[in-house]
Amino acid sequence: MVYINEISKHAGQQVTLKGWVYNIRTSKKLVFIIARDGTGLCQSIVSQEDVSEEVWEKALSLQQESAIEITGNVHADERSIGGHELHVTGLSIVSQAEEYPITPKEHGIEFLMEHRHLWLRSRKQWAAMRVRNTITYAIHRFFQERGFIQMDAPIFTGNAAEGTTNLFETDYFDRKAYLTQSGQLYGEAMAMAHGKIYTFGPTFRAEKSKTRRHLTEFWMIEPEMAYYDLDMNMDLAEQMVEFLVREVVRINREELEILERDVSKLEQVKAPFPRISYTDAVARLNAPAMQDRLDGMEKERKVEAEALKKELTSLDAEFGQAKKGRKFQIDRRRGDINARLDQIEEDLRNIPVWKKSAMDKKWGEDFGGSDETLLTMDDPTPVMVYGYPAEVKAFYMKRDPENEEVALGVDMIAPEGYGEIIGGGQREDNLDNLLQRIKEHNLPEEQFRWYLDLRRYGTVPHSGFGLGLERTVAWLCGLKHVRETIPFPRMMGRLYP
RNA sequence: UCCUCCGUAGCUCAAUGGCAGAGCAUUCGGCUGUUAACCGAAGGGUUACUGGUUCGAAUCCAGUCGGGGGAGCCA
Repeated sequence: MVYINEISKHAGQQVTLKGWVYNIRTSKKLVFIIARDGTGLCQSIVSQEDVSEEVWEKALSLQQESAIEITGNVHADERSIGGHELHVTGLSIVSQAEEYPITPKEHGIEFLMEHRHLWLRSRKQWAAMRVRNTITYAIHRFFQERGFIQMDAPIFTGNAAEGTTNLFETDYFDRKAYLTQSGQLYGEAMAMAHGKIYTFGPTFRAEKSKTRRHLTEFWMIEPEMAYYDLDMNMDLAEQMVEFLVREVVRINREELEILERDVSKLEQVKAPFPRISYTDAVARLNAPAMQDRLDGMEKERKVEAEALKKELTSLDAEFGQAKKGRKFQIDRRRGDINARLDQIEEDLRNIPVWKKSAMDKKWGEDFGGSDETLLTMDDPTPVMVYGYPAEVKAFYMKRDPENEEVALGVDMIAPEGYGEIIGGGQREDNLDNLLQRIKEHNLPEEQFRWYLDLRRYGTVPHSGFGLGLERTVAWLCGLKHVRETIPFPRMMGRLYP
C-alpha cells in the first residue's frame, strides 16, 4: 500500500491506494475518480478499454465517499491535482457509501456543523487540522527543547476560584465540582517542584458568548516558571509565538494554500513584537489620531459598500441571459458580496461604539475587543500590552513595586483582528499580600490553603501565561471562526455531534 | 441578559400581497481527458411552528422555537 503524499516517488510503478472517493465524474469510456486517503488527493482514471468488464461496472457504480482499493500505474501529469495520477488496472469496493450529504457544492454553516463528523473530510477542514497538529507538536518541541516539564493540571476543581467567570458545575459524589477554567494555580505548584513546567489541556468556560472567538471548551497551553519576572515572561511568549508561526510557514505551505491564507502576512511575524504599557495604550486610544483613523475606516466601508451594491445590480442584469457556468459564478459572487455587505453593515453599526469606547477610555478601565483591534492595526506582528490596572485583573497578579495601582500582567494581541491569544503575568509571591487580596476579593481562604502554602515554603518570584490554541490556529490559518480550528467544537447551543 | 440579521425541495438560494421556482444532489439517457465537467429528461414542497390582518399570505403583524453576527466576559 502506498500513501498519496508519497506517490511521486513511485512514478512509472504499479501501486495500490486505499482510501475513499472524494469526487467522481463519468464520460463515455472514462471514469475519473478523485481519491483521498488522508494524506492527500489523487486523480485515478479508469478507461473502459484497459480494464475488465467487472472493474468497469464497479467504477461506474461508485458513490461519493465509498471506500475503495485501487491498483494502477503512476503517471506524472500536469492536468492532475497533485501532479501525478493513477491509470487504474484493478479496483475493489471496500464499502459502498450511501448518498453523501456534503456535496462538492456550497453549504451553510448550520448544515456543516450538524455534519461536522463528515465535514472533517473536506479539504479546508483537513488543512486546518494539519496546521493545528503542527502547532501542537511545535509547542511541545519549543518547551521540551528548553527544559520545560509537561505536567497536567486537574480538570475537576473544588472551588469557583477566580470568582468572576461562569464555570460548568457538575455533581461530584453529592458535592459540587467545577470544570477547570485554567490550570494556572496548579501550574504554580508544579513549577515550584520542577522549575519550568507547562500544561497542555482542555479548559471550560460557561460564558454565554456567541462570537467567532469563543468556545465553551478549548485547549490552553500554560507555562509557569520559577525565578521569571514579567520581562522574562514576555521574552518567552514572544519567542514561542515567533517559533510557532515559523514552523507553520515552513511545514504547511500546501495547507495554507488550500486555506487561501496570505502567507506574506505570516512571514512578517518576527520578534521583537511591540510592547506597550497599558497607560500608553490608553493615551493612544484617546488621541485624536485614533478618531481620525476610525472616521477614515467608516468612509472606506461606505465607499466599498456602494461599489459592491453597484456590482450586485450589474450581476442581476447579467444573470437572466447568462450561460449555466456563468450563472454559477454569479451566484457565488453574489453570496460573497452579500456576506461582505452584512459584515460592513455590522461594522458601520459598531464603529461609533468603537469610537466612543476609544475616546472615553479612562485609566482603570479594561479594554474591549475593539480597543485591542485598534491597538494592533499598525503592526504585522502581535502586540504585547502590559501593566494593567490591578483592579481589573485577578487576585494572584503581582503589583508593580513602583506603583501599587499597576499589576504586572501582560496580554498578547494577535494582528488582523484575531484578538487576545495570550494572557499572563508575574504572580504575587508574598504571603501577606496574597492573603490581603483573597480577603479583598471575598474568596474562601480555606479553598486556597494549598496555594498559600506555596508562599510559606520557599516562595520565589515566578511568572507564566496561557496561550489559547484555537485562537492561534484561527489566526495562522486565516479562519474567520474558531469553530473550524477544533475537530468537534463545543459552543453555546452546540453539543452534537 | 441585551442589540441585530435570518429560517422556502436533500443542499445553496430566488419569488416582497396574486399559479412556489432555479442550480446542484438523486434516478435515467447522451457525451473522445474531465478539473465544482457538460447536455437532455424525471422524481422531489405542511414556505420552522402557533395565531392574526386580508377576497387572497412564503411575503404584512404578534408570539414561540432554531440558527448567524455582535456587546458584556474572555484564550
